[in-house]
Amino acid sequence: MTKPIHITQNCQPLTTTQFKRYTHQNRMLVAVDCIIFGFDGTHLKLLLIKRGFEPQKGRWSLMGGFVTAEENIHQAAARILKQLTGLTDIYLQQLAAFGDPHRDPTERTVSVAYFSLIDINQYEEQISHDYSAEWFPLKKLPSLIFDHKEMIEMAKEKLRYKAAFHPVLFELLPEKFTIPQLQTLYEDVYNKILDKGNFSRKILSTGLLIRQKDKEKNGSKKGAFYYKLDKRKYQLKFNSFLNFIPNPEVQVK
Amino acid sequence: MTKPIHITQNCQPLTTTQFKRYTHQNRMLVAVDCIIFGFDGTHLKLLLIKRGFEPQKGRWSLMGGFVTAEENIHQAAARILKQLTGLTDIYLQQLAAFGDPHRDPTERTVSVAYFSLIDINQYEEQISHDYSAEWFPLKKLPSLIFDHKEMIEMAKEKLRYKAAFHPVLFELLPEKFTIPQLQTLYEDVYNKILDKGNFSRKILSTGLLIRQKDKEKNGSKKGAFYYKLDKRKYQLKFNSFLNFIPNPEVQVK
DNA sequence: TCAAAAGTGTTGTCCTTACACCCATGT
DNA sequence: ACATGGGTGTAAGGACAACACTTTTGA
Repeated sequence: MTKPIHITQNCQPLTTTQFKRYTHQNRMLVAVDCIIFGFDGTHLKLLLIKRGFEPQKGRWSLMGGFVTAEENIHQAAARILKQLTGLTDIYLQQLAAFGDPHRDPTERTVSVAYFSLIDINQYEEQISHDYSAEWFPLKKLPSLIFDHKEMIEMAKEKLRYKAAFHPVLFELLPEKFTIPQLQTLYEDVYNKILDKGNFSRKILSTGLLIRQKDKEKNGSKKGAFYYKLDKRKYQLKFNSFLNFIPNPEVQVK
Repeated sequence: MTKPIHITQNCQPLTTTQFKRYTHQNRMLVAVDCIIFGFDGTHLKLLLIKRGFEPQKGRWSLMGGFVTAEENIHQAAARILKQLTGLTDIYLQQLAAFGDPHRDPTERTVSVAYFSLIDINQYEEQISHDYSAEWFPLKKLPSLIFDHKEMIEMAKEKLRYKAAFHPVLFELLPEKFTIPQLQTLYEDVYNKILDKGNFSRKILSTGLLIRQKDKEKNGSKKGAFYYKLDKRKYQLKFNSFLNFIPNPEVQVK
C-alpha cells in the first residue's frame, strides 16, 4: 500500500524579490461543509446529499466543496449553499474548522463547517434531484462520511445556544407565520414543552413581530393570527439578550 | 511585479488505485494564531510578539505558526502556545478561521485563530526575550500585521460573551485569589463598575469557590479572604448558565 | 480615632411561572 | 352545543439592583 505523498513539498519554492513564499511548509486542501437546517412545521431537519463521487461514493454527506484561489471562506460556503439550494442571502455562520490529519483519508483536508438556516419552502425541489439530496429529521440521521456527524452535533449545540438568547430561529420560518408555529419550532429545537401563554407574551414583548390582518385556519377553528418580522427591529435587536428559553441547559464546549 | 504562482497546481496529481488525491484543487497553507489573554491584577492584557522574520519583520503580531502534516489544528495551537509561554494544559478555544485570499500577501494562507487564557504569573519571563514578546493592555494595542486586529476584536467579543454566562475568567487568576480581585477582573473585561455586595453574593452563590483560612492584606487593612476554585464543581457547572453580568450588552455576530 | 476596603442586611421592583379562564369557530 | 386550540388574566415566588449598614485593622 502506497502512502499519499505530500506533493507540495517536492515543488521548488519561488523566491523573487517581491514575493517570497514560505518555504518548507505543508500546503493542504481547504474545504467548506454546510450544515443546512430547515423546519417543516413539525420537526427541525437537515439537508444531506448522497455523495456522487469517490471516495465514499453513495454515502450520505454534508454538502461541501473546496475553497478556490479567488474566494474567501465565507464566499465558498455561500457558493456551495447556493449550488444545492438555489438560495442567496441566507443566514450563514461559521461554525468551526475541523482539521484532523486523517479526517479525509484521501488527502489532508481542513474543512471549515458553516451552518445555515433556510426557509424549507423556498428550497428548490429541482436541485435536490441533481445531488440526490434529502431532508432528514435530526433524530433520524443516516450514517455519514468523515467527521460530518461531529460537525452536525456541534451545529446543533450552537444553534440551541444561540437561539436561547437571539431571535435566530425566525430564519427558518416563511415570511408569514403564527406564534403557535413558532412555538412548535422552539419546542422541537429544545425538546421541551413550553407554556403557550408565557411563550406568546415573551415573544411579543420583544417587539419584533407585526401582527397581520389575516389568520391561519388549518391548525384550529379559531385560527391564529399571522405575524411578520419587523426587519428593522430584528436587525437592531438581534444581538441583545432576549432569553427565549427558561432555564436553558445547553451544553457547549 | 510578478504575481505569486500557485505552484501546487503545476504538480501532477498522484493516481494510484488506493490513494487518489483530489485533482485540480488549490492547496494552501494553514496556520494558527493565538490570542493570549492575561490579567495583571488591574487590566486585561494580550501577549504579542515582535515578528522576527519577513514579511513585515519588526512589526507586532499574534504568535502563530503553520499547521504541520502530522498534527491537528488544536495541537498546532497548543504547540505554538507552549513555544511562547512554556505552558501546557491551558484554556485554549478555537475562535474562527480567517481566509481572505490576500490576508497574507506572501501567499494564500488560511489562519485558524485560537484564544487562550493564562495566569500571567505562570508565564515564563525568559521566553519572552527570545520572541521579543510583550504584554499590551487591550486599550493600548500597537498596530498589527495582516488581519490580527480583527482576530483580536473577535476574541474580545467572544470572551465577553462567554464570561457573561460561564465561569471562564477564573482561568486568568492564580490558584488563590480574592473576590475583590475577581471583581476587578470582571470590571475591566466589561468596562463597567459592579456593586461589590451583589457581585460577591452572585459569585459565592454558584458554589464554585472554597474559602481559605488566610487573607490577602495588601489591598486593604481588613484584608480579603483568599478563595480557591472547587475544581470538580467547576468542571460540572462550566456549561450551565450562571449570569455573571447584569444586563449584558455584548455584541456578537 | 479615623479612613478605607471587606463584607452583610434589607427593601422595593421587576420578571417569570403556573395555571385558570375566556374566545372564536368548524363540525 | 361542544370540542379544540388561540389567546388573556393573575397571583405567588424568586431574582436582582440599589444602597445602607457593620466589620476589621493599619496608620
